[in-house]
Amino acid sequence: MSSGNHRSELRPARIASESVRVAGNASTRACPHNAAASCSNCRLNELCLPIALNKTEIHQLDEIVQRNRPLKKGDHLYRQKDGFRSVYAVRSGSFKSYLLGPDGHGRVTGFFLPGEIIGMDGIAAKSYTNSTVALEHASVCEIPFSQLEKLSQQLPNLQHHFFAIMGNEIAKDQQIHTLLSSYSAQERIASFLLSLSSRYARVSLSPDRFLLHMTRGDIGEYLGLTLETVSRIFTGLAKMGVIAVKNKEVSLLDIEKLRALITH
Amino acid sequence: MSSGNHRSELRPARIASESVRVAGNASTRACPHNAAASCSNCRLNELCLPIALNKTEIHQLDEIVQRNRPLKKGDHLYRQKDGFRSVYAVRSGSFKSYLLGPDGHGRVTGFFLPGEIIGMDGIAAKSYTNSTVALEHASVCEIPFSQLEKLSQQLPNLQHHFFAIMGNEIAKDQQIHTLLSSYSAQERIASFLLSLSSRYARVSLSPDRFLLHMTRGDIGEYLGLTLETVSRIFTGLAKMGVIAVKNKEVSLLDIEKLRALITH
DNA sequence: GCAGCGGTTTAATCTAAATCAATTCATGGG
DNA sequence: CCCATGAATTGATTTAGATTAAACCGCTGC
Repeated sequence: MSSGNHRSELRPARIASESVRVAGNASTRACPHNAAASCSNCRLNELCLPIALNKTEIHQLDEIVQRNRPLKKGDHLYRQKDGFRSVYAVRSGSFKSYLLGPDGHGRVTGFFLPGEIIGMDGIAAKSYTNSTVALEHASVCEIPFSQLEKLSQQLPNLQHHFFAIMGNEIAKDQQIHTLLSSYSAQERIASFLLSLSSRYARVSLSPDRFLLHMTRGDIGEYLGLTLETVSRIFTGLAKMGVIAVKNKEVSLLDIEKLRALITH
Repeated sequence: MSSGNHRSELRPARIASESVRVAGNASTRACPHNAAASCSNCRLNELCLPIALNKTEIHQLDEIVQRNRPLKKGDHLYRQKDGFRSVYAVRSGSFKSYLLGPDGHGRVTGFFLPGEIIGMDGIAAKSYTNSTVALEHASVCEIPFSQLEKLSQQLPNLQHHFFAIMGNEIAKDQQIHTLLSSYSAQERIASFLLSLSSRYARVSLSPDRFLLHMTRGDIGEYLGLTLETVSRIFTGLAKMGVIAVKNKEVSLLDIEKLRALITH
């Protein structure tokens, strides 16, 4: 497996860069040293757990959140069968979740961007059902689940919001079920790109120009296609003029046309 | 917020002819529908919501559960875009959830058997993302979600258990993601039959002989196959001697061999 | 600077399952 | 009881995407 090992500091991506914003943010804010050491001044707080919480409540959440765990590309957040203890909020960078089949052939079950919650698959079985690995330099907030439960007992808003987050995950998984059971290869790729686009938009990153930190093979496993097909569809869409691809960087040149490709 | 059409209390599917007496004609068989007036003596209480609750707590849950809502085959529990108000526990019978694509081509997103919870996809958006219809005579317990939330505030066990139920749904959806993205047609059918088998076993029904209340087309939509392929695989498995199929009835003749077909 | 190696692209075949087509079967209403 | 209609089976053909193969980038580490 690609256990990343040390490599030289990965320069922040020029496109859709996290670090730039976070740094800028911190320097312009009152809180001097620990940039966003609290949920209150985290730029993701409008879409992460703190949403719908008031100042006092956010403070209580702050107490249980273990912040800023940095991961290098290839570092695992957890592995399949590890005991479930926490869910994680992505602060920066991106992750993929995957399973290893007995045949060694991996299967990607999800990608995670900043502001998204990882690890809810482990709640029921009390151990994670998949492994999750950083696709680039990344950091997370760890939220010990038992404490989240305790706090949810005290804060109805938090309980409500976490139910909503899980419900959203369920609804999203059903959309993917539909995609996998009835979309063509081109429709799958188009949907995938549009999904990334709106998720980047959600965290105020460019929705029409971003890096694919995962490989073509990862995308293929996620969408039920081979890496060759993914590559072919990319070049096909590029020839149609709806996207441009340069290595890991994608530009969505005509989002409307991209949407129109999904007849479903 | 679905556009302001008056909350159509679940109405019978228009395909179904006018409601012929609600209670009457099921009396030919011993009818499970009104067996238990309380969660305490419901035969499903070990796998439904009451699990992990004590007597007093179950009593409190009883107070909010609206029991014994009977549905005929083809009746809808709710429809896509209906305002979300409740989740439902299946008491008897079975259901399918589905979406209608713009092309009219339906897509089945799930099947539900007794003891299973329906409707969690609506929690986040506050409206259901799919429609759910009874596949046979069936009954459910309706659990108004706002009251479930309130009660979860008072009963940590209930909160914990509902988190677990949702987490389980997420984990199951990921398994299906894997199935759809990497299993062959035969492997999908084998998995599907084994899944039904263990879910029937869970509620003490025969795990090796049961009825498929859904059509071959439903199964196909759910598994990302055409109905012809579903039919062909059924006859193929029958010729191999691992199952026997007679119309809607399936017998699993060799569960081990069936498992072995799933090399993944 | 160069070698080595993932990762990617492109092209030529192959194949599993879709599509098209025709019967047969089952069920429920009149 | 029979007919109509939807569901299921079976077969012939087509096709989207897999597989196989080979060459090509673009890193990164030496």
